[in-house]
Amino acid sequence: MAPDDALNATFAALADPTRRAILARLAQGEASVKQLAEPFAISAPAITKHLKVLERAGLITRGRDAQWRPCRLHAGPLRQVADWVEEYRRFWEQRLDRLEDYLRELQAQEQRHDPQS
Amino acid sequence: MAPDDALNATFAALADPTRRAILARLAQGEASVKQLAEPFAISAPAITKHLKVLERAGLITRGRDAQWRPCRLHAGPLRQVADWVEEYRRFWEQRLDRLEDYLRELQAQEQRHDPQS
DNA sequence: TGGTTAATTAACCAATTGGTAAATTAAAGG
DNA sequence: CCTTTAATTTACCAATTGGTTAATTAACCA
Repeated sequence: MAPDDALNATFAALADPTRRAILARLAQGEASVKQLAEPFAISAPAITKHLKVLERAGLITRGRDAQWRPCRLHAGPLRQVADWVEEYRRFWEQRLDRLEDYLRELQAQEQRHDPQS
Repeated sequence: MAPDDALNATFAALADPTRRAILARLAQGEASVKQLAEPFAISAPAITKHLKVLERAGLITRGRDAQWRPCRLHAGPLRQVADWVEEYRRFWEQRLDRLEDYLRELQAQEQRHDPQS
């Protein structure tokens, strides 16, 4: 998979709250499809579809144990997401810096207008 | 916007390579719709739609300058993405640790089988 | 005023998505 | 062997997505 396609698939997989919840559950450890479905008000086939999306994005791997098909978290693709988003960190931090500057300036002005407070 | 919905919208917006390229371009500075469209082989209305997706996700803001509607990057929502993905860092780092362990083990075995190399 | 440029809106289309219910596969276990 | 349990496949549906072309809005400019 081209690195761009991998990011497309990973971001698309993460855009659904059910799938993010599934990943959060798998962070606690391996789970069967039924166990993963339990917290949600949706059918088993719907969960199967979500798992396929996660699997194609490489975010989970699947095993076999009798009639169960346990899922395991595979966080590898999230490293590219972290790398991608890191490129933009300076932009949101810069914004916070400017907010801090603004608040400091505001406070300084209040000091000048109301020296005894 | 509920925090969950914000993450949904942000991840969905980032799942398209055209939109990620637009953000990368805006990281260089403000740009008009025409300037943003220039690198792509798609129509102006298609760009307008992408910009609406980015705007609803809060990833860009838009101004007015005569007949131009300049776009600016607003990286704020990416902070939540960074925070979310950070929760999983230990999983992919653990994986690398295990790979390192495996490689060390492999090298140790080679040492035992072929001591003079 | 009339023409050009920038951008959006409207209407449409094909493909994808997230869901369902019903049928099927596969293994466990009395 | 038959039933139950786990999960998937199939077929379907409505809504969304990413794109198009044509028409419209809005501002500049000669």
